Amino acid sequence: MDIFEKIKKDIVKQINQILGKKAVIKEADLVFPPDSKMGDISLPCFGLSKELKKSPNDIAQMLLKELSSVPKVSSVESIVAAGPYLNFTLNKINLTKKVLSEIEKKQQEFGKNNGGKKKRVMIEYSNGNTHKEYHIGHLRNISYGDAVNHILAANGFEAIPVSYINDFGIHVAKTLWWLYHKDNKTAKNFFENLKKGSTTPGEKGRFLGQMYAEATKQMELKSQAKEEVGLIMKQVETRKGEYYKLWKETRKWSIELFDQIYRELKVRFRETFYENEVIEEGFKIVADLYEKHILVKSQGAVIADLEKYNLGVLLFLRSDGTALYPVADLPLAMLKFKKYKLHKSIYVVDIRQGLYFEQLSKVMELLGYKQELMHLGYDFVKLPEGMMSSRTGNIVTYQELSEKMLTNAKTETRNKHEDWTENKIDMVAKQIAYGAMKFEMIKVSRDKTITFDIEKALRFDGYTAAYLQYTCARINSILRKDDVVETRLIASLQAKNLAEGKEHALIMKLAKYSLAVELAGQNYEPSEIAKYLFELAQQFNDYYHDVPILKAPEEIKSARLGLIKAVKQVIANGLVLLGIETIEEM
RNA sequence: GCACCCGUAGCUCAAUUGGAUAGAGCGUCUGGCUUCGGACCAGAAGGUUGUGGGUUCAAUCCCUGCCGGGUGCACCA
Repeated sequence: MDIFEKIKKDIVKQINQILGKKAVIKEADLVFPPDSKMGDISLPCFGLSKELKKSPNDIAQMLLKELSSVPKVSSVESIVAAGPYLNFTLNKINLTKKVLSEIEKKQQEFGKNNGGKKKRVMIEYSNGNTHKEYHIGHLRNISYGDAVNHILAANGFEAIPVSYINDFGIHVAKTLWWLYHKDNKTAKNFFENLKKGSTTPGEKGRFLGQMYAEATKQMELKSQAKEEVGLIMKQVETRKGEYYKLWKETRKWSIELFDQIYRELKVRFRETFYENEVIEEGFKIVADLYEKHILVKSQGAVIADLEKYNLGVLLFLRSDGTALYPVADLPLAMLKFKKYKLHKSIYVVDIRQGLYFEQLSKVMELLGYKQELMHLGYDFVKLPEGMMSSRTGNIVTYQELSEKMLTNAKTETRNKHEDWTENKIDMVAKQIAYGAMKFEMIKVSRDKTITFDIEKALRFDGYTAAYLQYTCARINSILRKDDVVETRLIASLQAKNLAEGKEHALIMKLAKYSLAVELAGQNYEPSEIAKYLFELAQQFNDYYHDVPILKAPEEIKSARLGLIKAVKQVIANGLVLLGIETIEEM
């Protein structure tokens, strides 16, 4: 229940009494004016115009007149008619009391709601491919997915974050093929060094990524490559032979790299599924469905014919009998429902796979599954030079970005704090760097392509995570300098001292936080939170420059300290939803 | 060819889901630390919202015709 709900109810009730039977308004008809000078809550009167057969302006005037003759709603201070709008200004002291006391009471719980009714929802994201590079496209996936996971939880769902790792597809065979290829000198050297034991997990994972990129290039040059890769794929699928052994070893390298990335980004999954663990079951299901004629043979391949649903055809097996990825996705989808009794199963995957998920979803439906399988698509990440492509080498890897970010954050931090230890600089720089990386991926709405400009991403001013973190650090700094803060009355009891225009605007903004959480949840849109936090921080910084806090008279100072503490709490709450850490000092 | 997405300030993005004067960041120009942290703040310049029509009291948003860009559609994941 948000702070405005009761106020809106009271206003609606009173207006409906005046309107009598002629017309009705709903709470949803009340909006927030674009400028706080106009008022706090507003009723546009256009909708009433038809029923009452009067101009919106006249209706606003009429309502204003009627309202002034009845007892005021206690939370409303004044009402004005501005053209076709009826604008309510809320009682500042009451609102301040209500908002601040709720933040003080709920703290990190402030802004959450129970809308999801504890329904169990699984959300799958960060689907890495072993034997391939982890690039900034994956970073968008994991940042977005993790934020949605937190946001769903804040909206009262039981969100279960899981990850699915493709460790068994044809891309694996390609990499393995090139690793042991006689022309591959880089790999030979790498294996030599490996024996000496000085290679880190990160290096191993990255090496595989490079090998995959080379493999796709080499395949075009070597005439027998396709056949050879096919044979390797078979060997791996039957789990025998030297390539199977190589697969087992190298798979570990990639997974260790993923774990390292998840640790850095502080992303935790309830469970990780692997393609190789569900594929056997998948083959059985495919055979079964083939017998039941749900799947059929066409041009040598095994497919689901979905033409009559306008969804084309979905390939399960290639002509040579090897698996395409629905073979693993189907049993996994079933396993999820069975094991976790889900209300809904969400997949955070690039928007380009929209058709594939519609097909998969249709097949599940044909098999009798009624629960929703939801594809949560987001648009891709490209570079200013154009699309990312491992073939042309036009790619920014996760590693490359995070290293540059860290270096940059360290330099900046060191410049500002010459007295800090290397340890402390390192810790703070990490919080800044990882926060910045996530924020860059989340601040744009999900249906927009991100044109990722690394030079711009490396800056820490403007609409960035650092701006939000800096705002918190600054508030902290003030709170630290106030030595008697513990003994002060809580701010909500001093509401009368927070009557400045900018203070009221800040209070209004704080009150709207829960609305941002709701909206972000409904639309699966973390950028709503990012946008809200930035606006709040902007408003605070403006206030901060305008109004003295520590130098204000004792009572006012006390109240203002309470206010900025609340601002800090709300920014921190929002950052948690985005998976970004707050920083005490930076 | 069929289907979906996008087009807003020089660049990157917003716009309370159809509402009040289309707003931010970056960049450019100007100003602000002997004053709570300058990773900050204030101000200025910058717009025929790709384009023609339609629906509506009201359109950046809905419908439609063009133009431009992107993506998906059978053995890639």
